[in-house]
Amino acid sequence: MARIVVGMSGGVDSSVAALRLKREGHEVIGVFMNNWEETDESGVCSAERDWADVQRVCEIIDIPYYSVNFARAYRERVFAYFLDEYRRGRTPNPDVLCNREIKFSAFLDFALTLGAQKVATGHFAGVDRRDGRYALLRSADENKDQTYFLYMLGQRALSYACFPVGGMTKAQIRDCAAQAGLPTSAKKDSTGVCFIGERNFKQFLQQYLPAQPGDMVTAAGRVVGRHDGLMFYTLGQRRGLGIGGGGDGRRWFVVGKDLAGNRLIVEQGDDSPRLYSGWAQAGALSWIAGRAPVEDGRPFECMVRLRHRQTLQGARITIEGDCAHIRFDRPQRAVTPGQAAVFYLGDECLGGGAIDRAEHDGMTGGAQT
RNA sequence: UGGGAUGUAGCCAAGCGGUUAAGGCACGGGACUUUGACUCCCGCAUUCGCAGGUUCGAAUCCUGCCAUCCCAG
Repeated sequence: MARIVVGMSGGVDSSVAALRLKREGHEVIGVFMNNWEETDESGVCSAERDWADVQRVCEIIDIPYYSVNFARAYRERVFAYFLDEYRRGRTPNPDVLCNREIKFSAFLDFALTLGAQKVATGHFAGVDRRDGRYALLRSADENKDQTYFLYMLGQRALSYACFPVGGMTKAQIRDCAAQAGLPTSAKKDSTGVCFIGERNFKQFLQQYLPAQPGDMVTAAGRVVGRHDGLMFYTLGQRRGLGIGGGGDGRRWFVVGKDLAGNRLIVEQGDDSPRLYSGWAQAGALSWIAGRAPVEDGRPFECMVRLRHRQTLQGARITIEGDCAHIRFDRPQRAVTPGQAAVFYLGDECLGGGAIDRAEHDGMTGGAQT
């Protein structure tokens, strides 16, 4: 029996999380976060729909509910960083920060003021106590695991965290919701940047950053087209380049950015060597345990993931201060500065860092730290 | 304005008298997905530079015109 505040998004996962806790006999309080006050291109404010769903679900489960607004914190602690990274030509992952700064910081603190002993979310992940510390574990539904987005959490956050649906499969969650008659049982999974939602990314970014068109060139320097602004592209990207025909007729991919020259580097063929990296360096390391798993300079083998849902990749890591040097067992495609490299050992997520550079990353002119 | 070559969708590019005008890239839509991407699926020329002609039938043959490229001047 504990007082538990559940972060409810209006989706099935968090609905079922709340339902399960209630059934276990806890004193459950549902809280909806509205952290982005803006309508999308079609003029729809999906947050209103989601809040309505949260209310309906809570009525059915019979728990009290509240709505809180962390829009300012989100802007200052997540979105500012997001724009900053794009200005540097990098490709940030705002959701990782959102979890640390909003859901497991601002929101957690708010829950504590409500007298909560625990804070729950609908994340696909697990928490366990191991060797006197809290461990972040991969979810039972291997295909939905969201630990990639949670690697920045620390011991304090995990000591309060609880993921009621982390041991379930997506199908089980929907079944559970349907049987309980929850209106969110068949609701489509949400995608896009957390709290901001799915939208035309280019148009969205354009509202905040000035675009500066320039040349699109091959690694050899041949001009093959024009780009609308370097921030609109990311390494490994194919669509939106607008260049077709010519050359050997294969697809074109972004393989680098020349920040100083405002040129986008592109190459043809998905097997271009410039698209693959044998190693990468990650900085701003964050460990779930609060400290690195091994001492500096001593290499260790573990698994790594460079993007959400990627199959775990074998790697050898060497840590030196706040920098991890990662050597992949197999070359990795489109290793992108700004994105997260997250480390795993067995079923445990150890932590991770932000990729600063990688072999063949093609980033020049100020993108590197 | 002498000679040669070429003109097929936004870009490459098959097709060389018989019919639904290959394929790839780009683009559009969808699936997948709590980042950005990748990937996958579907769609995408009633029409072959233009105008005539030959033929039962032409993008495919003939004539003229237009355009572009190359070599000569």
